[in-house]
Amino acid sequence: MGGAARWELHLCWRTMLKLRNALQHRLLEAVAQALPLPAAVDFPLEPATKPEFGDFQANGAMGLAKVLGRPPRQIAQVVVDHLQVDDLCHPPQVAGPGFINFTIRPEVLAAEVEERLDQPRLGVPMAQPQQPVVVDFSSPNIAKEMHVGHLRSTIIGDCIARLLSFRGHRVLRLNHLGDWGTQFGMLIAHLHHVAPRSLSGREQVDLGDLVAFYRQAKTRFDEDEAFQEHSRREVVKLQAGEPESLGAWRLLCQQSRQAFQAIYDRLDVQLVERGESFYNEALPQVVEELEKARLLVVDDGARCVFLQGMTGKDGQPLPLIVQKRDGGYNYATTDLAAIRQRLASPDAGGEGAERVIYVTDAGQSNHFAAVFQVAQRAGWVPTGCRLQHVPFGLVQGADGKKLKTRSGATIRLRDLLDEAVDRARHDLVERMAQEQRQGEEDFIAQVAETVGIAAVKYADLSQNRTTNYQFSFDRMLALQGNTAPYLLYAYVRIQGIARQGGSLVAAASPICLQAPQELSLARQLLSFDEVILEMEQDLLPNRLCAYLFGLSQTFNRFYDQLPVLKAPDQSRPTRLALCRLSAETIRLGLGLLGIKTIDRM
RNA sequence: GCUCCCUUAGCUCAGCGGAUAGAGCAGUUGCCUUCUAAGCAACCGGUCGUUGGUUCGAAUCCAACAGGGAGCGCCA
Repeated sequence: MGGAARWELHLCWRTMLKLRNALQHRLLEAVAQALPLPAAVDFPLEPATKPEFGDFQANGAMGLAKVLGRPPRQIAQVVVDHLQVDDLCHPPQVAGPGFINFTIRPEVLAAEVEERLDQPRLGVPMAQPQQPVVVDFSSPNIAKEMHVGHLRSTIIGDCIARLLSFRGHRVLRLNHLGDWGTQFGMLIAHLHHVAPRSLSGREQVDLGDLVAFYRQAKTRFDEDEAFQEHSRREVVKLQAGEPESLGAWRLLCQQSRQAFQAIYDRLDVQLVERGESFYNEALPQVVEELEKARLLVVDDGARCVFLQGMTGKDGQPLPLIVQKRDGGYNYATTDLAAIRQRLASPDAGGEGAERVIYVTDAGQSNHFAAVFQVAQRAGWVPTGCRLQHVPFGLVQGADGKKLKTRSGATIRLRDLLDEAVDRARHDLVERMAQEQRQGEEDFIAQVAETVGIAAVKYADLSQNRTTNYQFSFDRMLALQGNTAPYLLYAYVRIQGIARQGGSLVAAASPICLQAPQELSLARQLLSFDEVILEMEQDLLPNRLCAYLFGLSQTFNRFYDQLPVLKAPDQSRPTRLALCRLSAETIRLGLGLLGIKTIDRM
């Protein structure tokens, strides 16, 4: 068997739906029998591109036409003649230029649905092998406000971490906080002026709006030369580890930490704090090791590694600077130290990760390519380990330009979330008044919070992460159409049926799929496992969003057009089962996106 | 100047080498006496930036060009 074909087959075994697997094997057997081919040839089976083509399609005949010197439809027909799939599907059809279409028998679909009803993983296998993975995401800067730009890293990173955990990997979620650097000199100097007693630790202070504090310090720094000098002295003192400076630094970090944590709690995002300062002591060693590996070059006073295959303006190789002319280290050094620590074995004080994922904006791809290359050349990346930058597009304003912190027009994450919840609340209250429903304040608050946060998360995750993102308040907070509330609503409808009918668990009665709405819902439900594995392959959460939206659409149609509780006796158990599996699938899928479900809304 | 990304319906975007390119929003029109209408059904809407190439088959892969964005030695 050829290498490509074997790889394809291996992939199928690992990742494809059980039925697809079975069919793929029968198909390959039939091909081997039907066609005079020297070696086994790839003849892949893929999900049908449209419902009218059935469940699966095989397109291999067209590619073989030239090799065999026969018309593709004839080839397809010979393969079909050798196929034995009666137990799984209707007789395969040759269509168009030479497609073979497969339609699974309703009884087979029904049996699959029944089986999945009792599986907490809904058919998704555990990964093999399971790996220790670090996901590095969120990473805001101390003394700065989290804004919409941080949302993408936080939400996408959290989603990827949830997915990999669900697949069985051991995931360490690290928050690479910007908690070190020259800006602290300025902040500490400013603290001296504003709250001198806090420095000695004799007084607890609340700095209130840290962002305003940062801005004041910055303004003063830009205007006042004496203050600049003071700031520089503070940097030196901090780096020398003077207790007073360290105390001030801790105070600033603590204040920021509280503000960040409030957001993470609200977003239900778990992170282990591991700021840049964590790597301070390892920095000299990074440079030393690079020296030993003979990678280090001193250029214009700076110590750097010249990169292979990356050139600058003058066509000369670009350097990655790891120690500045003044002896200070920079973020590249920190990133290298982090890579070493994460990939090192636990015995050596490392994390023992085999895969490290960085969720940052696409603008940093050059930087990561450089850092990864240097780590590789320094021999810090053991065989089988993988460093991966998972980039996302920029958040742009309506003008198509990057939303920048300093432009002043940035939207604070806190405000965005507040606004989202306010809108959800307003919408809910209005709706309840219209429908003359009574609701407790607790209910309203809880629904508004869940719906608002869900809308924000879904708006971000449903977009392909690699493309730039035109930020729009109204679009992000919309409650109609392809939005989180739409998916939540489908779920709520099912819970309504459960409440009304007592339970979704029907008396033991065979599932029998008849109505087209039942069949298409069953088909959609059964493809969940494939979608999850697809999403893992590319780390694209929008694939899962698209699936869940499609599933919800199919469910809403089913709900709209067929009665469940008032269905005829022979249909009710089937419809209840479909409702149950729909609810489970939506709940699990939304859970992987980091979105909570509610029972009423 | 160099490198990377993007260009698909009026708007915002999906689209994994396969058949007649899909959603949502906006617009037009129907549907609540029935499990929640945050819904359903229907209509309208396309030179997939341009030109070549590879392929049985290209929105998808390759090249060039045009337009937009980002990055490019001591910030992160």
